[in-house]
Amino acid sequence: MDKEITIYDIAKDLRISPTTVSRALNHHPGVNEQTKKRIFHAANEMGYRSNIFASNLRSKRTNNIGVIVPRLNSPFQSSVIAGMEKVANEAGFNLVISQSLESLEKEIANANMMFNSRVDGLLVSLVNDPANIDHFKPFLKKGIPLLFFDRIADEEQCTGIIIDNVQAAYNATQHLIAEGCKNIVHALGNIKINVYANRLKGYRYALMDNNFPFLEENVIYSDLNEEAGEYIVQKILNMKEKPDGLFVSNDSCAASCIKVLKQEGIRIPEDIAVVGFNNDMLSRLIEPNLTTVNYPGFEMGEIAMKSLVHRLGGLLGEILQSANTIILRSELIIRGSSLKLGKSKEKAAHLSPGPN
Amino acid sequence: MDKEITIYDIAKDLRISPTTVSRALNHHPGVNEQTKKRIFHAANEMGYRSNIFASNLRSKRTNNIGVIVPRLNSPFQSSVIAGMEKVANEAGFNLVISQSLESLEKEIANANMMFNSRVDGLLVSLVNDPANIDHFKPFLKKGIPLLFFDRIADEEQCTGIIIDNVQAAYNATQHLIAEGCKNIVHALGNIKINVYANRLKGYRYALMDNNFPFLEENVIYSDLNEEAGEYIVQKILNMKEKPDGLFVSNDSCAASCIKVLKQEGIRIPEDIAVVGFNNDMLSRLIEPNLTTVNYPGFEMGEIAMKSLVHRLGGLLGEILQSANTIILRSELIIRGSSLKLGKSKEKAAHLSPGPN
DNA sequence: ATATTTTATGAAACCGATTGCATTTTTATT
DNA sequence: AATAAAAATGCAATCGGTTTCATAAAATAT
Repeated sequence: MDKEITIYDIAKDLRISPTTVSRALNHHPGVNEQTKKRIFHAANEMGYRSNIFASNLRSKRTNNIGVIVPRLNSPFQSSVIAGMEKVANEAGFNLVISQSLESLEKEIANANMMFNSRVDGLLVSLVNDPANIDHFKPFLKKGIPLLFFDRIADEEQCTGIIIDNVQAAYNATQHLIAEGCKNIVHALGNIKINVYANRLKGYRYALMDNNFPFLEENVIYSDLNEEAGEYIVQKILNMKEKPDGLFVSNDSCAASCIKVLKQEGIRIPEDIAVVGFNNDMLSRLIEPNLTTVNYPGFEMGEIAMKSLVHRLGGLLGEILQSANTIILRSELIIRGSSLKLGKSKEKAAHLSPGPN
Repeated sequence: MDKEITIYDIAKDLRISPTTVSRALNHHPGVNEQTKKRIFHAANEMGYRSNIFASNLRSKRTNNIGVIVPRLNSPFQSSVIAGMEKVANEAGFNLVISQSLESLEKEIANANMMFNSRVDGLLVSLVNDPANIDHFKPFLKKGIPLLFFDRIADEEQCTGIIIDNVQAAYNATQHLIAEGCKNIVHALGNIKINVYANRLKGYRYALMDNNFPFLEENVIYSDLNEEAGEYIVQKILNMKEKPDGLFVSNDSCAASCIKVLKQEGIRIPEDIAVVGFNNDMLSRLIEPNLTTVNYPGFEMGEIAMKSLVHRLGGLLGEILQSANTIILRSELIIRGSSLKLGKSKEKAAHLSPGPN
């Protein structure tokens, strides 16, 4: 039971060559059906398992796909990964996952680790500096497929999978305006990240289109975590001109803001209407229910992985042409937190078109 | 730029043997410091990267650690994974992750995949049948370290990492009783899973110790997801004897219950006091804030991985003896949702002792 | 019956790092 | 200076599939 069985053992047993055994096990055409059956039978009998090390060494493939995300324990990102895992698993790939913890240094270390462990492809959501992606250059040089999702780089050579953040933020802001908000604050994260930069753009465009002034002091930067709620609300309370609308670029932070605002005796949405981003479970459970942008993480993970697997020549039901940018549909989900006017039925406004 | 550099190329270049090159690159003692420097310099210069395939083949190690969880997109489980990743990364291991999606069939497929891809160790949170773990036997036979966490198997040979679910549930129930609840309902998941079985035990013991009857009809089974809230509340509403306490084995479901209960005009905690489990972010944001058991997922991930890495002989600061079961500290965090009596200051009651 | 094509199998090199054992070089000891 | 001990390096086998090229066997064509 101890010694590993090799194709040589099988070969010796059946008095044939290891070559034939190897071919049979890999379903090469041109191996006699009879022989093949005998080989499979013997392999089973003897408890053979392929040695992927040897196989990898020769074939130069790992069947491993790398994923680097900023944080594994975030509702959005873990959904993306769940979607990726599902597709990868079905296609026979393993997922090697690491997190950069919002540190460029770690992202670099992880990228190197992935490169050295020779993943067949890599999926990345960047930390915070889309300009600084030299550490991914080795992949491009070697022709290893590299895909970005959510937080992408503006790199010609690789596909990026995103939603239309400008449009989504535009609609969110537009909605607040339609609800009668005159002075809207936007809370967002690191502006270097495309996601936040584009949402700021959308917010700005919506203001412009409604002849509202864009005020630098109405833009609050933070890392949008649970604790940031305190900070954001504090900033709001210190404003001369009290805002009546708040667009937060992340649900958990929006929820946290709502909590603190309510503690301060501010009514939602009467005094301040709030819109979040992501459509986390949370948004459906807090009170009032949070108006938010539905950002389909699981689906994004699926699409990203499908696209990668396809490029790796894996078998896949549907065919995806390799686009430079894939834009997923997103939509504004209107709930209580923003309904200043008649609390009409909750409704959903569809935004950007499907993948193009 | 195309051809891969091997240690042979370096050796030829420096007119030494591949053996020395290999040893130098692996920091073997007994290679002259000078030589080592020259080798590293040349390796850098020539753009060498180690071929892990060859290395794996010879050393029979992958430096990959497998993780199988029921769901990647769950707040608790993604926290555990985040903790694992942190430790694994520091110790130089890669994480190969897959999800069983609560299906035994998938768990088996994943286990086989992990076995065939020759992970050096495996961390598992079981699907739903701790008795049916034959698919992990190959690991035991080969002596590949196998650890269970959260949802463990009662398998002598492998370490399990858990919290004291009986005690935690006991304290939660005891707390409800102390707050004056006379009729407490417990909502839980699949009873085959140790986690839920033990919490039910704790609930039951607490009732017994207070001379309360244990009523089978007060135990509600579901899969504890967001939608289950509706189902559970419906069951509660249909009860002849209306309960005044509810202990849900999971925060998101507890939050969902609270939402539906409030929609039905039932006041929390006045009419029904609610306690959850996990201490997800959610529990701090819903209203009223949810009393819950702090289940330190991230820490559990760290400990589990440390224990595994230690067993694999990896370098590690602290030394962990290999216990059969590691029990983590957990605690009841009391918040508004259960304070029927004077809404005294929020307080925390410590439970089980630290790891033993 | 012979030539030709097709099908099936095998021999041996190869992928690139690792390692037990042997050898050479250097340093320390008497 | 001779000998012993320690340090540094090298040889060659090994890990176990994969693949190229050659060869044998069977099937088809002439």
